[in-house]
Amino acid sequence: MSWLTVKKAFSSPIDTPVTLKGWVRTNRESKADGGLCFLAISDGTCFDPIQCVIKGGGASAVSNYAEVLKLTTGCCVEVDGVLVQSQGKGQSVEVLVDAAHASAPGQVRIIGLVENPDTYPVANKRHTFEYLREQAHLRVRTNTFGAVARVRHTLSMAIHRFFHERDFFYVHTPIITASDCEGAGQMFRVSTLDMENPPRGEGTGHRALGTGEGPVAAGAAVSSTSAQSPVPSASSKSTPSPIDYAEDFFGKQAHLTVSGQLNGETYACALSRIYTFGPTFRAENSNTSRHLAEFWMIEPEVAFNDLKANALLAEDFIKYLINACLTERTDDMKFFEERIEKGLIDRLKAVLEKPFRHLPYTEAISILENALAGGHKFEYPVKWGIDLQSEHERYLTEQHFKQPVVLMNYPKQIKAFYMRMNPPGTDNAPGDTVAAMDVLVPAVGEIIGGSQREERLDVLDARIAEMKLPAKEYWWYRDLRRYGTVPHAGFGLGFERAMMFLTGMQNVRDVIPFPRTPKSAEF
RNA sequence: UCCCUGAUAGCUCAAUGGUAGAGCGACCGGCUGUUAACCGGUAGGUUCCAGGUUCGAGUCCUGGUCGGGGAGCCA
Repeated sequence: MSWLTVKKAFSSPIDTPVTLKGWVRTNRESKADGGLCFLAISDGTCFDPIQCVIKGGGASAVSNYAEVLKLTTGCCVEVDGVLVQSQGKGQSVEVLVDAAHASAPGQVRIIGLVENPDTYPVANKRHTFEYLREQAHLRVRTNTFGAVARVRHTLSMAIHRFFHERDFFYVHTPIITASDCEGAGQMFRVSTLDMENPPRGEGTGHRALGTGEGPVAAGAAVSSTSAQSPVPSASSKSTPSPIDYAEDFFGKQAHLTVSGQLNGETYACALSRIYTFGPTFRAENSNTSRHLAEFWMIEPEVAFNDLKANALLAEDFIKYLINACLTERTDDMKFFEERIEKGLIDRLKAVLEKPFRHLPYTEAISILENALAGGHKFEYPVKWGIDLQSEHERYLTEQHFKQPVVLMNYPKQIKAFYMRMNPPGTDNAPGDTVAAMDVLVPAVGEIIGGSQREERLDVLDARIAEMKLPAKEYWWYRDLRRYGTVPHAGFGLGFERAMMFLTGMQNVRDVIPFPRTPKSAEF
């Protein structure tokens, strides 16, 4: 008898002798036929467990039938049997485990018992997601988290396939960066220095602490903040002398990456089409259902693309991912539809049907102002030049358009230095705009942020100066504009946000195996 | 970080300042080709932590810790 996965067993012909290996989901006993035991077994290869019907009477009885009756949810077993048409309702095929079967004598080998069924954390009953987060090592044995894990895999594969099919190259951008210029928020320090007794002195690797600590303007923080130390500087009271980072592993300060974009741009400026797909780290004290300290991000970058092409790529991408999930994981998606979000599948199919709505920021402001005039209440003011609040984005994508919206051409003062300056008068905006875009989707909000990059050296330099960024740090980024510069564009897709969008799961901590959030890094 | 809210049985939740309860799960038994089963029974508690008020605190007060929702930041 050959070992088959449950998935494989479901697609094998009747009468196939099989060996199955997995974990018990449920165990039911019946007195019929001299004694029967229904063991539902899952090995995680597909949504449904397979039902094993174990004989307990006469010559057909498996030798350890008494022990089999005591198996509880979570026990690990191997079962020999034969695939048969089910006599019961609820499943079409099942595994008959009959010790007296001529060609496939049945047997149950007990591999691992659950030592105390009363305290088994994922007993066969309804659990809250909050509780299961505390049992992250076992929650993947549940329907929901098994489905999440399989969809997560499918989505990962689809992402690589999408880009590979379009001649993109997958680039491994660094996880550790000693670059101060990634500028996407607070970073985790990477250091081998003795934190309790660091070397001190005026080393060459020292960077003045506190530069730009308080961003000039709140709105500018998003784009202009250089790498800030999340570790409080010891500068407040009795500072002996600054820490000498020249002594540190890299000879200067280093952090975990907050974005692979700048590195990605260098490869796009040689390979034309590239993407990154890797972990990203933000040391921000964000406590929401949409933020993680460690998350995965996909960042394509394309030479010769403008903002419009960028937006179309993002749209193709999202639609491709929806198709992949719907066609490759019908079992799990059906579960999400039935138990997590009613209407999920229709919602996703609706996204496929029409082009995304492209909307200049300036026009979005008008729509929001009209809504205000029409009596709609917003907590935060609406005015050209402000960054849109969650409630504004939600109004646009959930109420006004009821579909994904690509917002474009934002005021330059609320966006990053590397975004391309638009010609004056673009969209009849009352101020300068840059070629930025955000893709907003119902329920999740911002799922993609991207832009056309500034390829003109003089304009880029002016922006760096204007935002008081350390120009020296950007020497290699500037080189791209000095040696064969090219218009290019790209975006970042938050992988976990895509997961939420595709599964209907409402908390980002439930779509990643082991979530890292402030005050939480168990497992 | 801010606002709101919560922490009691393995889980989800009750309990006027006065003997700690239910449902689910677990266990035992009955019934059944069972499958969100059903019927009967049993066990299961340092009420998050540290102080305080009180004759008496799960309950009131102070301070923590952690969870959840929302906001900001962003993906």
